[in-house]
Amino acid sequence: MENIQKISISEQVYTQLRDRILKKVLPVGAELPSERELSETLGVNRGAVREAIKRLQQARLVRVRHGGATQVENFEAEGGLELLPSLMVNTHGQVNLEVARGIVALRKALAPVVAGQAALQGGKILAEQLKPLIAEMQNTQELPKLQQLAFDFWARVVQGSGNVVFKLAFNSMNQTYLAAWNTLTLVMQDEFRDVETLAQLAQAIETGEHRRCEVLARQHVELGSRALNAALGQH
Amino acid sequence: MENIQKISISEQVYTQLRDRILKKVLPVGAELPSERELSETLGVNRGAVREAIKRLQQARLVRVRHGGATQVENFEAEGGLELLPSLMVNTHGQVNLEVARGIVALRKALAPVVAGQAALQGGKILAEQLKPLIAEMQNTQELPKLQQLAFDFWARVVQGSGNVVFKLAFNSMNQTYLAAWNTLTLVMQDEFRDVETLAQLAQAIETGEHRRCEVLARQHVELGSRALNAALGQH
DNA sequence: CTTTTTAACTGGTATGATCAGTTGACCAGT
DNA sequence: ACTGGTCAACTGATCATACCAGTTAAAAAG
Repeated sequence: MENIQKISISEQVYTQLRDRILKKVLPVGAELPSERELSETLGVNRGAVREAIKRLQQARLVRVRHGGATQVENFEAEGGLELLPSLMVNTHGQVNLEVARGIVALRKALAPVVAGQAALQGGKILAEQLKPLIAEMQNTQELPKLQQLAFDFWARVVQGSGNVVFKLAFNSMNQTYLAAWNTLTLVMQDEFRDVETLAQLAQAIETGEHRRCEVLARQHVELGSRALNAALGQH
Repeated sequence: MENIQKISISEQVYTQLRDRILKKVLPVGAELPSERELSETLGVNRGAVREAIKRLQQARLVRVRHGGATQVENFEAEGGLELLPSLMVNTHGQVNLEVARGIVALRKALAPVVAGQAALQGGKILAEQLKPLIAEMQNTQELPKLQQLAFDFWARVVQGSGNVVFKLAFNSMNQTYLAAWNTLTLVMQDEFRDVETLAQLAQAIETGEHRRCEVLARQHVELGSRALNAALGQH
């Protein structure tokens, strides 16, 4: 059973234009061909082109002006975190090292704060949700399963922090993670196997020791950061 | 001179649907009316409705299935940071306290790391760009101008950190800031007037003392955090 | 009662026309 | 030589109307 799924026309147009912009084939300031021209060149309906361009516009990759030409924007100066997934891997499925390192740094910065907030906001209720996950981790040696459980663990912690901003930032990062999920299984195994620290973290969340949570989270995430940076070859 | 600008139909449709979802008038799992029905109800062309829905889809606010009904997604579990601006202020222009606090926390977590990275990556070249800004700050007492300069300062620091992820995260946060820019002028004045710390920060960036940068950044941003939290009434 | 068929939905794509801003060439008047 | 207006040829925005392609649930068949 192959999970075949048709990719809509406008989706294809969007992807193609987006990648051309991100790869700077279409440099900042460049003018896109007119909608009529694009639709003719690509052999698709103009509506499809418009829908694709609407999405580019929403992602701040282009600037559309009624009557004038559509221009490529400087996404590094305008774009938001939602661009990460498409920046993370190129069309050949290769990981962008710069972006990967960036994510690691972001993760490292946020994990302690999120854990600390979770201790203050989530408390025992959150800890109760974490315990079964910890128990399951302690009973498995399978790396992919550990990875999934660790993911679930953090998803709940972020949820428990009660901070919408953290949730959204977490989602943005996850979208990016997913693109390289399988690659990370091996690379970050040091972190995934460090169930002990997560167990202590869950404990600290239960007792509301937010300082300790910060320390533990930092310590735990540091494992993955080091492994990833080593794999990426730097620092 | 008023900057009049026409809001396009599809934009209006998008805004209206988006706000209804964010305000949970359309709860998670609810089905949107069909495109044909929406276009008739709103008295607009179906193409405009489709363009609006494409954007909702891109923002992960709805899930579209060919042949089936379009459903409202759980944006807190799926949406990215790009949703912040629309969450920050409601239709009446009132600031959402929960989101505001969240941003403050995110800012507090990231500023030190960004500053540290900037010291390592940006070095003297970055410091040279910061000096004129500092000089200008020291020569003005006008709060709005100080706010703008502080903004520019951080924009350059983030740029100088050389981390795309930080840049994008910064952009996402800024989009949100802009929505409440004028409100923040007074509230965060303690931070804006603290030119001294920024001057020291620029100095530390020049000499590459990344640890010191982290401390200074934390210290500086803390002023705004405290002020904002005081204004929002908590902790 | 279960399975199959079918009709009435849903979104996706296509044509082709018209409205509405932008741009630059051209031309008068200064 | 410059200013300002006119106009034609772009651009995107919106519209109406088909038809294609999946989904769904009710009707028909077994």
